[in-house]
Amino acid sequence: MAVDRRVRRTREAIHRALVTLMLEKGYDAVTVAEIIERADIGRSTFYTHYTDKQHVLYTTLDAVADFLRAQRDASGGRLFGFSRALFEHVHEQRELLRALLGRRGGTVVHNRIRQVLVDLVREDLESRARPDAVVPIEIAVDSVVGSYLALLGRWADDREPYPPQQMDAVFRQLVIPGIAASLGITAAPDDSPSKAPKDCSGLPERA
Amino acid sequence: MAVDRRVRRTREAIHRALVTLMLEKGYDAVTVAEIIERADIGRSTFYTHYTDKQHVLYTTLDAVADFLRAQRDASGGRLFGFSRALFEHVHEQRELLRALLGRRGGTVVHNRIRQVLVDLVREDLESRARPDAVVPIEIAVDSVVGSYLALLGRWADDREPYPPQQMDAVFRQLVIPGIAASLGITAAPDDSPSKAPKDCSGLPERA
DNA sequence: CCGTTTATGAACATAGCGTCCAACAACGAG
DNA sequence: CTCGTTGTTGGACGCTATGTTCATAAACGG
Repeated sequence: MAVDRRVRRTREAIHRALVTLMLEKGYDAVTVAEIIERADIGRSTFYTHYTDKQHVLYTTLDAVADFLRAQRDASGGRLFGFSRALFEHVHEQRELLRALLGRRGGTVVHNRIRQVLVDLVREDLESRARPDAVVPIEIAVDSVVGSYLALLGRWADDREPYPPQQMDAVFRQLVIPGIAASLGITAAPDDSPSKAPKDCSGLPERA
Repeated sequence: MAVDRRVRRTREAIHRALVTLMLEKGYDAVTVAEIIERADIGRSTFYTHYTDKQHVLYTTLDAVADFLRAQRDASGGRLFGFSRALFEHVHEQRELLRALLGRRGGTVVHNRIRQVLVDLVREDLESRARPDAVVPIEIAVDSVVGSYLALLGRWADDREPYPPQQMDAVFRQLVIPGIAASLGITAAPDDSPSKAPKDCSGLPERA
């Protein structure tokens, strides 16, 4: 038997309220009172479902994390296989992910997302790095994720954003040479084992 | 005539209180009441000097920003000339900068520092990028700063950190190849116009 | 239809913020 | 040293937000 319809309705409403409010004022500035008002529910109702504003957020983020793991597993071992999928996902669910990844996100949000990405990237790199690598993997991972999050954040806030596969290409172009040089990995920026014949060279002309 | 001694004493105390508290609990968790208690001053005294917890923070950050600009100007045009100086500065003023750059920093802190670095890096890259660069400068800047901040943050929190020049070398190793490929810049990772004969190849063996 | 689960709203206790003010103390210029 | 100026103090106040509690009413679904 599925969850009580009232429960679903309530949680959905709270979830939506937080996301839209985050888009308007940023996570930190959102108050529980506002969430309640926007979701049009009673105060006590909120606290029977969640302990916190943060609790609501984490629930939302867990869903995103699951999605990313699934993408990683479905990307057939390509280096940074999550990347393009994530750019595309942001493109589709722009509203939600702009709230999470953009500048209005807040420390809690970013740290959590960072952690998810760090795990993904570490597994990616561990399986490829040469034993005589010049740079410790942990450090390389931080660098990659830092760069990725910066690109994603800017892109999420961008009003006339590049198409996802172009952002993915830019990311690879910027990051993979350094990783290759530092970890002794051979993969080229346009590394693509199975599909993607040539179109992923869709790099921008200029700014 | 200099500032009234009482004023100096008070501001100093507040400043120190915030930094030590940030190290203990992180910026977000610090309350004005705690600052007051730690600084051992009256509540109203705090508000005659600062409007906010954030106001105190910004004052501190402005000092750091000034330092970075000075370093940039003194680094004689080397690509990412601020980098080594900043790593070294963090090394010396570890306490202060760990509070600012480490994971306990908080969004406000990181955004402000990010802005400073973005300005520095943009100037660095603008003067070098080829007109036919494959990636827009703004995007490259974000990527570099994202990577740099990630390294700096991890390093600031690290208990047995690498020496500064080694971190600087790692950063260059990781970032410069991608930048070179994307912007058509010629500089090698160990780019060094004047000094630094060969010792900057001080890269780590392994993790 | 009826027992069970949710939703509700109002009341309450608590914490932090920022302001105000009148009394007091420290400063430093002359 | 004196005195006008400036800074400090602490406590009271109003406000916003948080999280809890409870009795009542409504919605659920088997």
